[in-house]
Amino acid sequence: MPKPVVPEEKRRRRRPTKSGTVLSEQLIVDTALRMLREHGSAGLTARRLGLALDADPSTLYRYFRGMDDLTLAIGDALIGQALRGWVPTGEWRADLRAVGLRIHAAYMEHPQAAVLTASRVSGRAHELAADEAVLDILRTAGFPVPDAVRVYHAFVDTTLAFAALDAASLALPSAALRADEEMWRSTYARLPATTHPRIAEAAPLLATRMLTSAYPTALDMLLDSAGAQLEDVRD
Amino acid sequence: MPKPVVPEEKRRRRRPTKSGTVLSEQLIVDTALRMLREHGSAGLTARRLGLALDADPSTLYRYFRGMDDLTLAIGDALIGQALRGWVPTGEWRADLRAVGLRIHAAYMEHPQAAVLTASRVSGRAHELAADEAVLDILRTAGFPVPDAVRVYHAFVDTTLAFAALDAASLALPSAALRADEEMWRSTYARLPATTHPRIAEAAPLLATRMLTSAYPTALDMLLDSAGAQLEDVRD
DNA sequence: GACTTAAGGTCAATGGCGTTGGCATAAGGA
DNA sequence: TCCTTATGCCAACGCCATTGACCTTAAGTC
Repeated sequence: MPKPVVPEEKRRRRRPTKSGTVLSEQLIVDTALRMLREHGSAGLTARRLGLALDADPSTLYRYFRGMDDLTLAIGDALIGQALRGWVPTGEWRADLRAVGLRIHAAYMEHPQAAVLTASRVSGRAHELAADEAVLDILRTAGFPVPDAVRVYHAFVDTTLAFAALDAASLALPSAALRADEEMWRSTYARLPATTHPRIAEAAPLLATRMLTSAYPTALDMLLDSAGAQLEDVRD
Repeated sequence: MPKPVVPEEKRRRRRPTKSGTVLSEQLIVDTALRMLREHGSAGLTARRLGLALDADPSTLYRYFRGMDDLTLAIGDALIGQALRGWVPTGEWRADLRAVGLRIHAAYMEHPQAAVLTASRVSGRAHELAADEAVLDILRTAGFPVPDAVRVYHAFVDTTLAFAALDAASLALPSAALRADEEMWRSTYARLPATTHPRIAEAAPLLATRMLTSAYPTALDMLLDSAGAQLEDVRD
């Protein structure tokens, strides 16, 4: 039987650790985010987190059921950060685009955290709020429920998928990242036209474009298609 | 100084292990794939792999520089499998769709392996062949080079991103997977309409749809947009 | 202010992990 | 048949997450 975790809002006794710091879910998540940035996506360990908090590693289990539970909390914090201060304009396409880019950008600011959380469903408050907002944009725009759900699904998963993919690149050890970038200038740019004619003719464009995220392009294409569907619905 | 790894083609002495099995790169990769399927994406460990091969874990370092090197070899095996036997029909949209679905499907057949390798760039033969094929489809369809590169970028990264995302879900420890799936039937389906009206009205549809991959939908929307662009070019 | 209670700390231990250096032995060329 | 060395094994190092037992002290009650 694992020890019960007291929910954050029920906590009363905030006993300081040996060294005087007072713990909280918020402080732990923030510290974890900082550690992920500093030590990489594999650098978040209970031992190191305890060290950074001046607390015993086992103390974390008073706040989270385990490292996985902590991971979900980190992900929800990222989503909350993404939409903090956002207000819809009422123009569905611009709003959807802004939400997507905001979420993607928030993950890019914490790529090491994004790698761990982008594919998880936490069901926590910020995640629910984001989903509600996206569905509301689509329904208000005039999409019937089934179409709204379909576009919502494609939109959300495209955004999260690109967040995970782009984060994985950014989170690579810098040596590996440079090696990947060099790939387009070395391997791809030097392929002979006899064996790989299409890559050869596109090499210069590839070398510049492949270093950036395809998410804005993919998002716009998705919104193009959604817009066309909305036209059909309105007829 | 790490011990040197003898390349596979230079191996001559195939000394059997204590129990008589004769090792090879191929055998190790195949065994690793089987272990990933059986024990999950976190279940591939040097110790277990050694156990499955009836060899000491340290023996693996005679074949790969480390576990990371082994995962790259596994990824290469996956890519080879994805394109084996594919032939284009000449109809650009159908061909692009087929390539995307094939790559996605290959990763889905080995989700635990995919999650380890989907976001790695190899620059190896099979990857180059796939890129050449996609560019060829687009150019032959009539896309000018810059447009072809843009659509190629969105197409390839969308496919890889969804492969990584969907594999990550499929590869979750079964307990976490069930928890994520249950989320749509429990948390989301029970949200009161007062606080989350849009989720509430969509809950039944969400509960069924969110358990499937959005990739086919997203892919079709991307191809819709590409098709519209092609119309513009032709005018 | 003193008493009680249990939340929230600490400590020590368990059984995993990747990786390495030293050593032994048999494969295969001479 | 003999030698060399590739390729296997072993033992050990320092990580890791997690748990159960224990202790301390903040908060609530009177």
